[in-house]
Amino acid sequence: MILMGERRDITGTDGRPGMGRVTISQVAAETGLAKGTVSRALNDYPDISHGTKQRVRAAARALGYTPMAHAQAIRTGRVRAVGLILQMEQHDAQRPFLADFLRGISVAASAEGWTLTVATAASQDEGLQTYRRLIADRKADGFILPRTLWVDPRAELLRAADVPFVMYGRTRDDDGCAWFDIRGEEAVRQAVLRLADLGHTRIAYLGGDPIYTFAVLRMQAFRDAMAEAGLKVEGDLIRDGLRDIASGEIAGASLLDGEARPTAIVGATDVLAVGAALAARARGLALGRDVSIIGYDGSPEGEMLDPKLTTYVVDQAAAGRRLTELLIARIRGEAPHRLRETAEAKLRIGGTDGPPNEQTQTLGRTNT
Amino acid sequence: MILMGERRDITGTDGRPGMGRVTISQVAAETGLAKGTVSRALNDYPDISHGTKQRVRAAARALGYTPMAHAQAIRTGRVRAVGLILQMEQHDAQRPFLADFLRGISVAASAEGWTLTVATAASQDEGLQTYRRLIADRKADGFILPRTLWVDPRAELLRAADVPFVMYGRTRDDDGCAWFDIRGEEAVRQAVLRLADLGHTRIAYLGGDPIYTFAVLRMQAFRDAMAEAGLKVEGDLIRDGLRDIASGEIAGASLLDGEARPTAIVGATDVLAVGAALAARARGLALGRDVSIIGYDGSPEGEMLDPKLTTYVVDQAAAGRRLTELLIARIRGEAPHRLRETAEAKLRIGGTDGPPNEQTQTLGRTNT
DNA sequence: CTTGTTGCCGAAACCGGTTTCGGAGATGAG
DNA sequence: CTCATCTCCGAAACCGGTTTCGGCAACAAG
Repeated sequence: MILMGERRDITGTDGRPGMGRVTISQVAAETGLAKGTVSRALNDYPDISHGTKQRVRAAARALGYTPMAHAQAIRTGRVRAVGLILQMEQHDAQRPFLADFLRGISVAASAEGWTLTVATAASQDEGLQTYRRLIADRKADGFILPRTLWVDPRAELLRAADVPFVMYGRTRDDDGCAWFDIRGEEAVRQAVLRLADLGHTRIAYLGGDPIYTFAVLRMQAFRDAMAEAGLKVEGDLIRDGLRDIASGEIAGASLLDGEARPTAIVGATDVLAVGAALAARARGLALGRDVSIIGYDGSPEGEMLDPKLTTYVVDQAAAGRRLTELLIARIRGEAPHRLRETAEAKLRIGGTDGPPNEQTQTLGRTNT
Repeated sequence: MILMGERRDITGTDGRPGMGRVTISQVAAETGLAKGTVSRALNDYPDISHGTKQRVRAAARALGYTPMAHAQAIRTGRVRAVGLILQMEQHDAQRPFLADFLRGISVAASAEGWTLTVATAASQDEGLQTYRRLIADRKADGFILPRTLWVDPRAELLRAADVPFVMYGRTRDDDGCAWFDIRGEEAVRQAVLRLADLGHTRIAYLGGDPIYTFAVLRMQAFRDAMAEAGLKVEGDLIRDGLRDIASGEIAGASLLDGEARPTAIVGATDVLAVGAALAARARGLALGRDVSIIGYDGSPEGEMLDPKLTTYVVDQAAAGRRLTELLIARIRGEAPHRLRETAEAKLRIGGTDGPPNEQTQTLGRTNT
């Protein structure tokens, strides 16, 4: 039985808003129920009989009814969208993973009928400004914070504004923070042990900028792992605060040109490792023989190296997916401290690591 | 003078929706005007006096009033968001540029107070499905279509649904389509002429998958440019339908191992050019001497090559920015055929091109 | 002094939903 | 048979805006 909506002709087929979209009133008319009843039925309120719910659901499906997200948002305050603000200052950083990461978020979001709102910012200040704008516009119900800082102003901001968020990475003060992270420190530890097992004793480390949590954790992990392997860490074999491939190359060069050259180098990230590899190659050193290099990330740059970079790859798509799931749970009211998880990076063996070459010391020096 | 809103206490400070947000009613109360009057004043209706408009604007700013986007959307049908759906099948493709591209879109969007809704899809079908979902949810007022196909079902879909869109790239049937594109065909032409000027006569071409418009245009441009340079195009020096770095490497290998080896190779994209470069290097051929290679895109992979790839770089951020401006204009009612533009790619000289090496033919053959 | 205009604003309807409130009818207990 | 409950739904208010409609002054024209 088809009853006409009270003013079906007005919203009809062409009044700009909606464009012939089927509204909840039409479902109400079709079923002969009141608008509010239909709404409660679709939202599974307990005061609607089972039979009615089924009838409503069937009619809604038959008519092709989809509630307009922003129409509900005005009352519920939820737009069913997760927010992501990318800060682009770290040039090389997340660039290669972005596609995978977005894919993961998108998949998890649409599985729940949510969408993803993305914005970018050139600086940290612009980033914070953008958070405020998106919150004010209510373009997202919560945020995923990529690339966590050890002291992170974004967390402060969102906590103060009482907006749900989940961090990709840990942070110093994680009170009230939900987070997900890859155990990069464990990967660094394994890298060191792996090199030690191969016979290396002089192992250098290229660290990231310590404003980032990952850099802090991995640096500590390197020191701990060296101790665990019974090796002494030489102060001059450690570099810190490196960001892009160029800085990795420079640091690598200074290590390789130094007095007591390392036989192996661990990079906190693939970019740094690749930089060091380029420096090694420029000095005529064979990767995996004269000098061993292990990275972390699993980036395409590492795969372009010849031989391929041995590295610990992180599944960015899975990370994005899980982060989104955690965020949605957070938005639905789950306590933040119950939403904290880590995952591991998996070793991908390339050709840049191997046993130390005894003759390297002299060979290299001659070449310089 | 501060008048209390009629029910300020209810929406007050903590009722979930809004969270103490300042509404238009509060601005109305503050100014002593009617709600509707304030709305018209802020939206610059002609029937509001200049003085009142100023007074309202001042009060709105003072109170920190920001209209809730989705509250307006329910009436206006506009959410002030541009949509972008990324299809991830083309693995290497847009990956490196994504960050720049997003940055461009984001900048242009937020300049107008708009935001960006992003989704991803694994296949074309999933992509179309996602368009339908975003349209149904009205999560975007219009879409940017990256990587245009020669025959593009997305355009059909959006045209049929009467949803505004702008294509990044041209297409066969651009009736009712707005678009922006980089003149890749002009870059290919210049690459050929540049190589011809250097003295090359046997120039090979690595083409992309002809389902994409860019591949069709550049292939034609290659043929035309060869004719313009007075060179004969040998059928067996042309490869087609290539997608990733591996296929470029295979195609490059087959060219270099072939009977009449080319002295120069033009790649439709950087990935293909880099693939060919790897094949050349594997054969002991010196890039820029034994074989010249020119790419197109300006991707980081090309810069990692040693020597760096000579290529035509496209400014993806600028493209994203312009596409967004065009889309917003389109949404605001501008006719699609008035929103069509191209820009040019700029040559970035690396070290992979140079005059042909006369001895290469024999040298290479010996090496094989 | 009327009679149109014109400028400017208030009131109310409306957009598409959600949520509250109350009441009709069925059911069970006394 | 009466009264209290419980089940289930309708009616209406509400969310935060936009847009239509009509009316009151002020002003110009007749």
